[in-house]
Amino acid sequence: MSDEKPSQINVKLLKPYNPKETEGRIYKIWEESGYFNPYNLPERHKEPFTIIMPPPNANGSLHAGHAVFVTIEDLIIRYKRMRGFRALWVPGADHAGFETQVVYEKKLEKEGRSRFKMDPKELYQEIMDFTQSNKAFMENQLRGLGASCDWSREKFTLDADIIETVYKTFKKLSDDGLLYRGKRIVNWCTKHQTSLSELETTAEEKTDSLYYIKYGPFTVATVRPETIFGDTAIAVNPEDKRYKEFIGKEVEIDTLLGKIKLPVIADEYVDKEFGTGVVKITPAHDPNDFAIGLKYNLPAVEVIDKYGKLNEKTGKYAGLKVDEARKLIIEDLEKAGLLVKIDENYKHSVKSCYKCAKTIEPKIMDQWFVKTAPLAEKAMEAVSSGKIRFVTEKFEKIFFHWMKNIQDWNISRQIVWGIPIPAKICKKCGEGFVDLEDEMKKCPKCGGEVYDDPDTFDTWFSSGQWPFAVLGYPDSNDYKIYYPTDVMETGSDILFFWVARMIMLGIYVTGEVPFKTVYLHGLVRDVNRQKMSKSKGNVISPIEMSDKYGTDALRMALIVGNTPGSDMALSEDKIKGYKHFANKIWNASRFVLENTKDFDFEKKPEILEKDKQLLDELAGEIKAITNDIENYRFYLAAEKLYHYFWHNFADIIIEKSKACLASPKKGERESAQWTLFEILSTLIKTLHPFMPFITEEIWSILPTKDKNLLMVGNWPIQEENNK
RNA sequence: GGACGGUUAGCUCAGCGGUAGAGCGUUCGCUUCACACGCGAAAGGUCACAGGUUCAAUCCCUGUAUCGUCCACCA
Repeated sequence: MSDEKPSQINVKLLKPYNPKETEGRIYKIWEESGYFNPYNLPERHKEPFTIIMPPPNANGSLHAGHAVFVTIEDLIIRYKRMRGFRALWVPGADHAGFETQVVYEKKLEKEGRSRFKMDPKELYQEIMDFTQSNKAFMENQLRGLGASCDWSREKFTLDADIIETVYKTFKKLSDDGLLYRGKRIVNWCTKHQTSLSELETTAEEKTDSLYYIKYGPFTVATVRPETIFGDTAIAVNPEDKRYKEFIGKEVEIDTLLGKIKLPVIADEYVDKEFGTGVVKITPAHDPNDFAIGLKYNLPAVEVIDKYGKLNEKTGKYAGLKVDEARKLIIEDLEKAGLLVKIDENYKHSVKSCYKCAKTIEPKIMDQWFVKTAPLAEKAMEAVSSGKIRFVTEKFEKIFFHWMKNIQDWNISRQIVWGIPIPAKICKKCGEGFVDLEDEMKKCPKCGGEVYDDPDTFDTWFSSGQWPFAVLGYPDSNDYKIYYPTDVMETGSDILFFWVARMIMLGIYVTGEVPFKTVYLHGLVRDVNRQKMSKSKGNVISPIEMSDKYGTDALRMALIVGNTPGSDMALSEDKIKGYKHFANKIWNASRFVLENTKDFDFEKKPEILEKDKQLLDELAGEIKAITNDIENYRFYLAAEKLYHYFWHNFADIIIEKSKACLASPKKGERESAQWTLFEILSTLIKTLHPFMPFITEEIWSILPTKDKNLLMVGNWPIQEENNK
């Protein structure tokens, strides 16, 4: 042995495993092999298997959440590829309308600039440049995490063909009567100057003062005295004996701006027990009051402008911000003897913008809405019939709960960064019309002059069409072969934002479900279960971690202990632990290779009974692991592999083999050599979807007959296939 | 206000109708010829609480407590 020249194999193995040197080189080999593209896969890969990547926002660096989805999806894709599927994983990048605009606005603020002082076209171009450079950056980070996705099919949410698909859907909704434009009360953010969907607002518990104000013959309780100038009615409960005599009459009221007359209406909506049982109705500034206003045909008088300031209808209060006005009005009411009492500990929930936490100002605006109820019905049907399955059933319940209570979807946003809404608005009658060809000159209704709708689509309206849009619906081969896709894997936090919308729009447009299985992962938290955030300084950067410990170690840390749908805790120590595992794999491989140098792999020796037993055990283990993967229990599969490799193979099997390898009996030695090699190569294969880099590297050194890349190697067993 | 989920070793979490498991951490001992990114050993849990079903419950049922998440128009 000693006088033998060390082969090339051994030179490589003499050095400790170096992920930094290895990973870039291996990824390049994969990419150049062309196997990321299913059309280049060897003959045996027939049945298609598809995952559409949730396109990361092209507005920053990848965070731990991205690393989770890359790891899980890459694991599934690599596993299916090894099983002989024509595996396709389509990458993408999201322009992420509002999200990106918020990020960019912060950047502008730092530079002392403001989007409101910029030409929209210039702003758009700047954000486009910003997004494009981030996109390239982000793509490289995905490569670093080992993503075996087909870059040749990469899509951006602002690609021309995507926009075309989105426009066609918009038109179809309009043709089918599922789209309407109307004055509705919307969630308005006074900072970002845009309306937001229900999902983009968060309800926060606040303690405010509840003011009891003398209001004609009544006393009303309100937290928003500043909206008093927009009141157009007073409401009581029809059963309330106290106020029966007033119902249907007009009452005269002394206000800070003089006497006014308001009708008194009766509606079930009013709770007799709350406050005084009398409600002032402000249709223009409260969603409930707006509904009442529609029901009783009340005028809506706007008194607050889009900046959250009182307008000219409020006399001396005009120009004041809501908070300032409220203070002053209360003072004045007190002076005028109209303030009855103040309940200072009134707890209620207030909607705020999910990005800036500013209180939402409900506001009446003309917006495009999608009627969601008919779409939701079909979506629920698909789930209850089992065409779509959620991994962990609990999400099914959550999904149904939301779907049953779904509200119409406001898809207009007043921001420049997004897909422009292809519609014309009439200057005269205010009506809106879908106009894909951009040829409408006159209002079809009143003949008035029309102008382009200045708004853009809610990002989720376009990304809700992502699965069929990226595959080139309706005519492309890809669409025909790879749609419906197999698995949608994404964060549970966007179940409603994205998954539910994809199901609704996917079924609506294509008539088929967009994916068969939904796998939702939880949030990555720090070791103290705190949300990671830049301000807390507890962010674990996947890029940094992969640099320090290797991508394989990071991936294992992200899989073990990560049960579907629950948040997971990630710590640097955990990642470090799996770097040790990578090292163990490397050293065990070294041991096996060094001890089989003289072995002739062409001749299978007779296997001794004790070794047969080991191989049987291995087969059982692989079967269990395969079963776990098929059932989306990746956390268990990874743990079993870790445990078996380290504590069975390395600690026991290798240790015991040492005596056999030193045995003078040729038969005993050869049986041990063959067995060790068989176990190692099987484990390397099985580990590949979890730890692709180190396994591919070791595979390239192993003297196996199969000289192809491990990424297209055969999975060790063929049964247990549930697809 | 409603819905959903959790409560198992110091920490993160598995598990399952038949007298408790893993990883990390801790303690002790090892320069053992693949590996100190290692090896060997050990300590540590009335499986939240109270009832019920059962020959048998951590596991099933009911209730309580507690934590968390999501949804929700009582001014």
